[in-house]
Formats: sequence, C-alpha cells, structure tokens
Amino acid sequence: MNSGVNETPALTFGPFETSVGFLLRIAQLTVSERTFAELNRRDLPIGEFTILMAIGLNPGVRQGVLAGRLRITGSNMTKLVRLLENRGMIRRLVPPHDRRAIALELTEKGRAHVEEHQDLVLRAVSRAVDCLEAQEQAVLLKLLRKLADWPPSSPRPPHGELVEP
Amino acid sequence: MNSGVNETPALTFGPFETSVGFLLRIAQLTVSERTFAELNRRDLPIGEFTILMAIGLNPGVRQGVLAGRLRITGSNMTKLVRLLENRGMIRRLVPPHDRRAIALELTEKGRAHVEEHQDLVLRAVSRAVDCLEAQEQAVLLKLLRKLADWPPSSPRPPHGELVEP
DNA sequence: TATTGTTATACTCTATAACTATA
DNA sequence: TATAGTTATAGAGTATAACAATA
Repeated sequence: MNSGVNETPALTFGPFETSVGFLLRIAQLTVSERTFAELNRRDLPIGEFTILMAIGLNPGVRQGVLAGRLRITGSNMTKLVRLLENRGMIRRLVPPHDRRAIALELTEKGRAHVEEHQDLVLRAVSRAVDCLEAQEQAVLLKLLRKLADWPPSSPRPPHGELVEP
Repeated sequence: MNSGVNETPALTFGPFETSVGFLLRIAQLTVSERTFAELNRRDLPIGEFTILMAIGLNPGVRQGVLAGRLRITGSNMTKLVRLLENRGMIRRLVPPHDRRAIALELTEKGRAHVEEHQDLVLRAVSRAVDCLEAQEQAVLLKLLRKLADWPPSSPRPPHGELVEP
C-alpha cells in the first residue's frame, strides 16, 4: 500500500510538471492501478487476456509478430505462449511453408474464456478512464496513437495449411 | 531486442484499438524506450534522477510523501533512498517535532549531479515526444493530468529544524 | 548467413507482511 | 491505536546471450 491515505502536500517537480513523458508514466500507473483493482479479484491478468483476445482476432498469427507489436521480447513470449498452451487455451501450429515459425490459434476453451470475460475486461478498462468525457478520450486516443506510431503500416503475409509442431 | 526489424503485418486488437488504457500502455512503453536509448549509454537511470531532482526542488520533503506522489511503495522507497545516501547524493534528516519521519535533502554532490545532468535528461525526455507539435503536447498533457488527477490538492505541512537520524 | 523460436539465467521493479520507534 | 519508516522475502516482468532448426 502507498502508506495509506496521504495528505498529498504541495510538491513541485519542476520541468517534469510539463513533461509529456513524465505525466505519461504517472497516468499509465494510475489507470492500470484502477483497472487492476477491478480485475485482480477475478484472477484475470490483463496481459494474458490481451494475448488471448489478439490471437482470437488474428488466428494463425505468428508469435514473433504478436510479441513485436505488444513489445514483449521473443524469449518472454515463448514463456507466455507455453503457459497458455499448458492451460489448454491455445494451439501452436507450424506453417508448412516456413517451418521455423509458430502460428497461434485459440482452442475451444480459449475461445470460451475470451467470450466469457471480454465484457468484464472491457468494462473495467473503460471505467478506469471514465473521468474523461467521450470526446476527450477520442482526442487523447488520437494523440497517443501518433506518439506510439500505432498502428504501424505494411500488410501481413498470408500462410497456408498448418500442422502441429 | 524485439527480434530485429519486424515487418509489422496488419494485426487487429479489436476493441482495444480504441481503448485509452491499452494505447496508454503502448505509448508509455514506446516513449520510455526512446528516452532510455538516449540516457542508458550514460548510466543515468531516469527514476533515480527524478527523485534527486524532486528532492532538490523540495528540500526537506518526507520520503513517504515523495513515494506516494511517484507511486512507489514505502519499502521500495527505503531501498532507493538508502542507495542514494550511500552514494553521497542525499542526506536523511529527522524533523525534531516528529521523530518518526525522515526528511530528505541533497548533498553538495547530489546538487552537482542534478545540475550537471539536468539539461541532458530534459533534452532526452523532450526528444522522445518530439513527433508531436507543441500544441498537441499541451493538449495531451492536460488530458493526462486530468486522468492522473495531477497535481492533487491540499497543502504540505511545514517542518522545523532537522537533525541526523 | 539470416531468421524464428527456445533455453537458461539474471536483473530490475514491485508487492506483502512483520517489525521498530515514535506519536 | 495509528503512523513513518524498515527489513526480509517473494514474485512479476523484463533483458541478454548462446543455441537449434530452418530459410
């Protein structure tokens, strides 16, 4: 706990008070704290859920591509993917025309999991920022996207039949 | 490294594409990555520098107050403060009218350190977001502040003479 | 040679709970 | 009893480098 209910005395951070980078960090901590408060009770790690949802929306996505986009290193993605596979949430498949790669798919269980919890997660994520008007959120979103170069361009290469690794 | 230069294929994240919370995280990672790239070469941890600068701007600040504001737990703040003290950057002093508390001050060395690196840090932090126009940054800053309730209100209690712990 | 993913390992952050000393 | 800070410890997240299989 952050030493209970602080009286938050006036405190200056000088040039950082007008720094986008600094406030970005503070805001991100604040929002993820709020989101967690709603989801932790249900033992629903937001990171794992995000990956499952992304796989559901992009069946056959290669794990390296997903890792790059979510800013997770390859080695850490391996661990996450292994975990989700062990829980029966996803399948790892080898595209026949590039046998180095691993393509990911949801299992029925994974699909059911996403289906079951999606609304709850989206509500929690939404409530965490509901101190902003809808229009303010739209403006903020646009600026954050520009800052993060999101989404990046260039098309996704197709893939053929898939087999077990 | 994130598996080199990815071709970033088109990939959808569904409802998260319009989620402030999600983009907030991605943008924060992107910006801090850029900032790090400039500062890591000089072995200048931005977190430590921020604390030193804050102490310089708020001499006598109690470490719990600083921790609360920067969203660091008390126990972790203890470690950070101890580290900076061992390096001779700060002094820990006990306010005579509340001998439980610890007030923080920069030493001469600490002051010199901040003085020496401040411009470099501010430039790096600024460059990391220079893909946004000045006016866009101003708008973004305002929204982030609202989101993070920054700064919180209520005055800081004064403190008297200080002695060594 | 370059790329995809894996393994092993270590380091940084962060969180929790029990403790002390002061109030 | 409550508060400020400390200690010990554990866990999550992340990073790095060496490696295997494939291109």
